[in-house]
Amino acid sequence: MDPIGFESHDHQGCIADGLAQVEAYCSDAGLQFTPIRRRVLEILLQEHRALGAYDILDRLRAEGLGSQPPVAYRALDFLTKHGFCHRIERLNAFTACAHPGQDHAPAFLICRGCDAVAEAQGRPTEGLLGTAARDAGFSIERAVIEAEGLCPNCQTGETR
Amino acid sequence: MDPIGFESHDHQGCIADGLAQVEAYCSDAGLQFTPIRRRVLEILLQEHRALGAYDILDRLRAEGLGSQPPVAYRALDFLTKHGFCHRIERLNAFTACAHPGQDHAPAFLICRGCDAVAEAQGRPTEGLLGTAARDAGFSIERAVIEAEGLCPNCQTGETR
DNA sequence: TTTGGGATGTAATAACATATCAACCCCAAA
DNA sequence: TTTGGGGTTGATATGTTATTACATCCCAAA
Repeated sequence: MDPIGFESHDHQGCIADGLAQVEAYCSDAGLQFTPIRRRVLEILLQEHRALGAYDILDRLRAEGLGSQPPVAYRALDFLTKHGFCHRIERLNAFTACAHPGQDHAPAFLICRGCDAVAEAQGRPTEGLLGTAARDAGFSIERAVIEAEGLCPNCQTGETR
Repeated sequence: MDPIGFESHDHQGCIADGLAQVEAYCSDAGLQFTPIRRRVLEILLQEHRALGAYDILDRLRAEGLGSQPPVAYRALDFLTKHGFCHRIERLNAFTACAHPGQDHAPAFLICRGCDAVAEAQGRPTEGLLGTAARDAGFSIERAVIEAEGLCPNCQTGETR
């Protein structure tokens, strides 16, 4: 699985790997990787793009796995809290983590053409932001870094 | 007015200056700086922190300047579009611009203690994010950069 | 067997945002 | 002077995202 996610790849394998990694992690950490949580992660891995909570809820509902918003939000909270998926603030949506189990500070490249989301590494305390924060005496605890633009595929044949 | 906004400062002057700058800009550019738009900007400048659209709407309503959501959202759209205020994605809220009229790529430092927001300069195409984007063939058009943490005032006597 | 924590079921509501159409004002072209 | 268009505002309704609150279930430890 490539860290930058716009290339074509073995998607079935990528889904299976992602699930297996999280399963192993939960098993080690004594976390309950329940059917709902598993299915939500699987949906996110399958789509390989950011989905809204209600998109996910619609699918769960169709499968009889839950029909009310808290069902989706609880699963997403669990996945987010443990780093198995990330919330994309700009989109009010969620995407599967490309590096589950690793402690990391993600940054995102969001394609406005196809809604694909690639995950890159952030380093909030480096660079201009870190310098500005230090100058101001501000201590950064978390950073949202989300770039919007066009992925390679959508740049060719750009119409908008 | 300091670019990093946690220091105490001449707040009355900062409000007056902000309004005057935007007034002049609109006058030059042939934009209508109407009473509602002016008042919304003034509210944001007064608060010096991010406010939700409904917070602003409540105040407009109390003053008889409009009572329905579109009134607030239209004014905020106008201010945002012309760079007089910024939307903070992480908070679904808005804050007055610290550098109105200048073309800039803002980054924000958001204090979770007092909700103050300071504006720093972003450079999305530099640093790690830019490198990752170039490597992936991704063209960045806009970047959301929002750091959360504690401002100097809230670090002393931190309770949470 | 009871008790307590974590997970889920369900209803209701809060919070954030937009679509649509009518009314109004100003100004400039006919 | 009238007419028409652009831009702004008024108002109703609705769409979308997220949370609160409380009931229930299951399982394992005491």
